[in-house]
Amino acid sequence: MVGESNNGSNSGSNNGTAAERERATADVLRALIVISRRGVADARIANLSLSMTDQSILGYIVDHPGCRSTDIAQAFRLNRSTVSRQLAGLMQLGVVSEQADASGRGRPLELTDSGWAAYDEAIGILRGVVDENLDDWTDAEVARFAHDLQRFNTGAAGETRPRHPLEAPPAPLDSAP
Amino acid sequence: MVGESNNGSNSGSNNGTAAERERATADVLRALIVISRRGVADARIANLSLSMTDQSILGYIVDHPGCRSTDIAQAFRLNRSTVSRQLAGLMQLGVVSEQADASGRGRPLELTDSGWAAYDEAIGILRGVVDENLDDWTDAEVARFAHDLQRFNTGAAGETRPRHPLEAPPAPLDSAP
DNA sequence: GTCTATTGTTGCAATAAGCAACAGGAGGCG
DNA sequence: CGCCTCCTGTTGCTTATTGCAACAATAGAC
Repeated sequence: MVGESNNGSNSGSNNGTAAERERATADVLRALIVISRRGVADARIANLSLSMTDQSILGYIVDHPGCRSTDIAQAFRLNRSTVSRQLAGLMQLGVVSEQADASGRGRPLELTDSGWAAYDEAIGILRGVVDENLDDWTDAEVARFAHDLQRFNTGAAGETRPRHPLEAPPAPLDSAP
Repeated sequence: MVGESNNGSNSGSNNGTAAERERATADVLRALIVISRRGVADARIANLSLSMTDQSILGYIVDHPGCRSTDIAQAFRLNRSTVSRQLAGLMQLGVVSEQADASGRGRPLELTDSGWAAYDEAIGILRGVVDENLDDWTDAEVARFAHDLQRFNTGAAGETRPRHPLEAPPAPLDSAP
């Protein structure tokens, strides 16, 4: 059940054996698993008072200001109750607050100043890890890597699956950045 | 506190403004966070009876046959008690077993046949997700992406931090030293 | 103005994870 | 050879995370 998924568009022209692509895709998966697993571990040291889920919620609010609790739950495939509880904790902690101008259905969320501080702190630590791993990369290589990663993340996902964590705008409207 | 970390080695030559690299690195981090967060969500559907930690443990044993409980704990920054309990569950489940020839300090671990089956099943599901996102990539692009990811993962990590999750062989590999 | 669907919250249960204390054995040293 | 120390794994207790189900409150539809 692995993947004859090159049904899509192109499949290159240079060296592309099917087996080659197969192997490369498997390598991509393995690398992504490492990244994911390492992210969980790194999140533990990034901010001692904020769990990984907390940090993810903060990140989601940063990327989607005014989002509601349900949006977060859908994005991370979490139960609404889980998000509700975590949000309650975060609001009590003073890092998240509800926007005053609540017009639509739910309660729009936003980060407080200390929320931004906590977010920046966590990001800073993770930045250190990333910087370390990109140490001997050229600027062009880093740029290309960033481009590939973004392309991968915005790829086909969001169709089959409910929605991504961060980065995908809630409303498909205007014009993707 | 973000990062003037191009202290390292090279910094390319073509277009490399410091700000450019700064932005690209930030993009890399954002993308990696998305991947990590999405990995947690995907792990929930990859194998219903195995938690993300369980799957990680299986993956680690796959990559490090004969590893011991402590190795896993260090790799994932988990408490030994956590790993011990999870391993007990996995052994009772019949997916992990202890190798008979225990010579050294701890008890070497290995996967059983059903352990491999469970691992393959989880990998297969994740493969589907990856395939979907790589759908419109050329073979060459996939290969390049895989290469970059592996380079990133094997980068500088493993020096500052205790050890990685998967992929890093316990003995420092071939060429490096 | 009522009715339905969405949104958020709480009770209960299961799992995951950490800390501390402890048992058992490997290796080192006299 | 015998003792001592450190490593490895396990268990008791506690806390945190997550899900399911039931419930309250409200926005939007009719």
